Amino acid sequence: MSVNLKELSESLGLSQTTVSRGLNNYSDVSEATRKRIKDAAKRLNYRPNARAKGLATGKSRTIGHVIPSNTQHEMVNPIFGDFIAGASSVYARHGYNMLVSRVAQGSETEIYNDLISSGAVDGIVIQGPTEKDQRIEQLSSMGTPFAVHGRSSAITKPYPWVDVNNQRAFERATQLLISLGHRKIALLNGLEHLDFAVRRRNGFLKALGAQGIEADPDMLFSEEMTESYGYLRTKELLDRKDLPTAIVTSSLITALGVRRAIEDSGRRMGKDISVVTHDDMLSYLPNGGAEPVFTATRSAVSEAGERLAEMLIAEINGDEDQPSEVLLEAELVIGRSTGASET
Amino acid sequence: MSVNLKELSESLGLSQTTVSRGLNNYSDVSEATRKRIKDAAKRLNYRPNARAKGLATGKSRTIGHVIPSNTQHEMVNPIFGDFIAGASSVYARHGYNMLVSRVAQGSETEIYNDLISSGAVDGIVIQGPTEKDQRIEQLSSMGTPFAVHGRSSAITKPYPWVDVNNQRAFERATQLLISLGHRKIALLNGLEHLDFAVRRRNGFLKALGAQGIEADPDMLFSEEMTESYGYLRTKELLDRKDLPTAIVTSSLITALGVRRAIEDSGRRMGKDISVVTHDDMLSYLPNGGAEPVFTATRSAVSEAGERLAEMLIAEINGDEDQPSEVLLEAELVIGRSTGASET
DNA sequence: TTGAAAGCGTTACCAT
DNA sequence: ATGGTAACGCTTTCAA
Repeated sequence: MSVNLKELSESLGLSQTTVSRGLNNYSDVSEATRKRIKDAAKRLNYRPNARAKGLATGKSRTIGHVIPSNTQHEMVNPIFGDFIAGASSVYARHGYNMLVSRVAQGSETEIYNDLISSGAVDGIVIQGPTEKDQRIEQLSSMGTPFAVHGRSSAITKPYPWVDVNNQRAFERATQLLISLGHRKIALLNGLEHLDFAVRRRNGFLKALGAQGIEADPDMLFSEEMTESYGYLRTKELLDRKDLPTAIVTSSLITALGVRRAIEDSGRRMGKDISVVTHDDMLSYLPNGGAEPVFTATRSAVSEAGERLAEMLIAEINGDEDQPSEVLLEAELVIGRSTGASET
Repeated sequence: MSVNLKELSESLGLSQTTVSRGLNNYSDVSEATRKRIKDAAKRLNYRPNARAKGLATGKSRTIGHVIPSNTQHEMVNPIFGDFIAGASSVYARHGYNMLVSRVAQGSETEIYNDLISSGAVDGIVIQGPTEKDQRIEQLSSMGTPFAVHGRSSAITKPYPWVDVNNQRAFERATQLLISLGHRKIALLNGLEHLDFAVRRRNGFLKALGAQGIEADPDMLFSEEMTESYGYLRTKELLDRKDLPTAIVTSSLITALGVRRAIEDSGRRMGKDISVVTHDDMLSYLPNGGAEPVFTATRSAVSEAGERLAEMLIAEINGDEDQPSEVLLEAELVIGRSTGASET
């Protein structure tokens, strides 16, 4: 079904050396023979053995991604697929493969060591960094090329990252609610040991502070962003005497739970209570007084994946003049959507 | 940072052979030396080089997954992440890695050839099979271990698969609507060259047929399951004189578009019009006359990933007495959900 | 129970 | 411009 280098070179009456150089576009092989070689390779369905090549070159042409496994057994963060897809298309273009591992939270250190020491990967993508993420320091000290999706605020040494401007996104979402007259606003945030959640919270508080509104500590929540989280906390909020008029929430999934709770209570979302979510993926904007508006925006996440992949490959290849920090602005979709969301 | 076999064996005063056998639990090495070897390996952070090991054994201990890249630039199917996560945890347990490639639709044949011929993977997972999927025949004839997420109805030769009972799921969803008195029901199905969409359609039609209800061809749609698909088709349906009283739809994302269109029209979902979606991931059941109910069920998709991974690994290792066909029943959540969805 | 050496399929160095 | 040979790090015969 497929030949190896030895068989290919024998069939051509050339040495393995020459054939290898022909295939890899070395300058010191004549055009004529190169063509012969490439033609034969195609004809015989020659595919270089990836492992042998890796052994010889010391490179795997593979990038490792590690899925953060969440503690609840609910859905995996849906942005994961988009991010992977974006990164993967860039890898394909550069001849890289993507290796995905899933690991229980806590034993991450070990798997990075594994992947790198075994030579399985040339570089690593870190997802879901905490405020002061050990992995960044670990990989830095190991000298392994890596890049981070997100940032780790407490780490001062420079490192490559791609992030969405989460603070600004939540600031704008909150500003919107304030401009609609809301003063009692609840925040259903993600787990605040994760860096992005801290930034979102800061944006929320900044918007309130700018208008001299005091945040009510009893209206700030921080949990894993599941659907039931949105449901249960909202239910609880709506049972209070002093209930909020608006809720800012941290993910589509959670927002769906919020909506369910509001409807269960006999209220109408966007009328009795306003909800805004503005994460990497979606803007969900049922605004005060008006009908609810739901708008799916084209995913910024896959762009983040692409940018990160480009960056990491550049780093692996020692390309110096590449940006190593990229901040993407999340698009805020305001108002009623009238047609398809492609526009 | 990490040693290789040569260095490890030298530090022990043993041959590479003995050390290798000790590490791999061969019976012909004494317990005492095995312990010495393993201790030293741990102490020196020895990790066998994956590529060298692969070269020597002829196996990569890696499974290939190929992401079907959708034609629209909207969100990647959110079940993808869960499926990957489930499979990946099984791989980890068995010492396998997962290689993910993304490829444009159409050039799949080539990438399978690539992955296999280059020895990058020991087995392959096929996602999103069509009614008569070439890839199944291709891999069968190449003799490569593979397993399919979903089925390919038109292929008669046996092959290993894991699938959700899509026909039954849609049959039950439709039955539910009929039992609530609905007679004019629209179907927003996925692309019907994909096998699962055909099965869903069959289930829908079967439920109607059983009650002697004739399906209106003008109410059957088949497109890529995006949010805007749900929005645009629903908008169009609602503009008709003879509009449906209920809609069955094929994915959460599409259902969100449906909801948006209903709300945009000033109608209320679950009151003026009922909507049911019942895919692998979610049941979404705003039923006729009652308040809308949204319930996220724990993902069956990650279980599918696990089962498929187990199956494929068994196949690779030649374990005969394993089931090679698994049909999972999608859980239908009916009625009002009162609490968290973990239950 | 242990060790020497060949072999896996490439690339890279050094000749010619 | 082409070829011979060592080297990559491991497993696996075959001997001892």
